[in-house]
Amino acid sequence: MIETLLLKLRKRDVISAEEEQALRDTLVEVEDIPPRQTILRRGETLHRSVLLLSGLMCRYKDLRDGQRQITALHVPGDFLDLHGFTLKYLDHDVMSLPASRVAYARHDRLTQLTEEFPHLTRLLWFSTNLDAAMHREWELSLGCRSGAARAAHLFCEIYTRLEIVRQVDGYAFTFQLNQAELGECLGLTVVHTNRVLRDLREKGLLDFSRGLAVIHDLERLKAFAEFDPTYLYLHQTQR
Amino acid sequence: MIETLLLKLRKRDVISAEEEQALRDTLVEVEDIPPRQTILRRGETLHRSVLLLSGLMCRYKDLRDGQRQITALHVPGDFLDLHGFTLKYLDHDVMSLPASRVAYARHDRLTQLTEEFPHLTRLLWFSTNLDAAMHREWELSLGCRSGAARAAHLFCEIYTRLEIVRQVDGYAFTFQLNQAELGECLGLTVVHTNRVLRDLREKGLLDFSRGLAVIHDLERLKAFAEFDPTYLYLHQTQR
DNA sequence: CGTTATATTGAAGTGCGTCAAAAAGTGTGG
DNA sequence: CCACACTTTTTGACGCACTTCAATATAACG
Repeated sequence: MIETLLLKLRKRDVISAEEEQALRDTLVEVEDIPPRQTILRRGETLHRSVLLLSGLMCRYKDLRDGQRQITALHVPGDFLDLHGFTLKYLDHDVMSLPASRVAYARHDRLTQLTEEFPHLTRLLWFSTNLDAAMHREWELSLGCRSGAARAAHLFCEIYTRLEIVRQVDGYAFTFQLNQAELGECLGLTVVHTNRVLRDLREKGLLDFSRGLAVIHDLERLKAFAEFDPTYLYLHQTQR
Repeated sequence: MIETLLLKLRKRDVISAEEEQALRDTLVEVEDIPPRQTILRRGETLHRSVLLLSGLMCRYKDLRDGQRQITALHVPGDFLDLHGFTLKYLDHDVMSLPASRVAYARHDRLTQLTEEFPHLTRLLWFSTNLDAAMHREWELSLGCRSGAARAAHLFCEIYTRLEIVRQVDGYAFTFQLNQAELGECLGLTVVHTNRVLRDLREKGLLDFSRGLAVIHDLERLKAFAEFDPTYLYLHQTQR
């Protein structure tokens, strides 16, 4: 059940059998979430954190006029709100994109983990720091990259993250959000998102349509996006 | 010496005498940093984390053409790279803006803290999650807010953060970066940053010149920026 | 007092937004 | 299998926030 989480963590550090069992004992309750459903709202008091098992989910913030910024995308194996364990409430909402499946970890149980498993605690802490590193890369994209480069960069990131949890098929992967939602990740309107996707297609880099992405030239896509995966911390280290 | 750190943490939770002493014993070595000096570079292996005692520092990422995005600003009491404790190296550089003073916490000592002080560990974890919350708000700014609203929002944030560590004088505070660097926070060119500052001045909201910010109408500034401090987690809670 | 960094303004260009409409795809019931 | 409604994608025309380039003014500094 938590195999994707283990794949993600073991890509970065060694997890002992006891730690694995502690995680398994923590993530017991499972739930299915219908598409486009906001499951957590900013300000709500939290008593558990949510692990994504399958599907695709996002965190977003919005302004009064309805403009919305998706601040993070989550693939299977990601916690959606592990930061909520120490923050106690969120500063953003959390929403499903396609139908998704999640598992819950109660905060009292996580507190217990921090008392009994310091190394596992550091690894969970690492996982929230990895989220922050992705936020920083998105800040760089939003602040400095062109719309097309921003889109290209996002596809590189998602491809890399999905590969870790074995959710890619060669250079193709399902990525079930529409162009409006993709635009909300990129800080672009739907109209411009559509033009940017046409650009990437015409450049022979990438095809994205109706929830399926196919990368045609990964090296050129990476070069165009200036994608450098340093920020994804893909090497195994003792933490 | 670590008074600003204690002010910042005690704003969010209770710290016991033992925890305070453990922190004091951790942060011993102090160093002065000259202005505009990059003290940490991406990819370098880290063995200690850096606490800002006085001054102003930033983290930044850049693209090949030299375009730079400042992804975070740090005021006294902030760790510049506590996330580096679990990440082991950084995905960004860290630089001083004016001359600043820092203190160091060795990672082996931090590891020891995680073994002996679970609650303090959760509080340090919280502190990195707070950084991530600020990243998210900056993503919202960069993706959705106009240049002027972005600038206004940043001044609200810095004012609020400086107030916690008692570094404001009424509605005035020193904020020692130039317009080029401010632009690098906002994803704007120097030229446009200058125009945006003139706008805010002419609207009677704020005056910023040569490292000194004076807010003329905080309520209207907040309204204009849609500043909602939820993301700064200003309430004391048991973590 | 000269030299350099920083701030300011003007004019012109562009990437992306806005508005509007059409085309294509998807789902449902008959 | 088609009819219909609805969502999503795509295209066109036009406008604007911000950039670029260039020059000048002002402050900071040894």
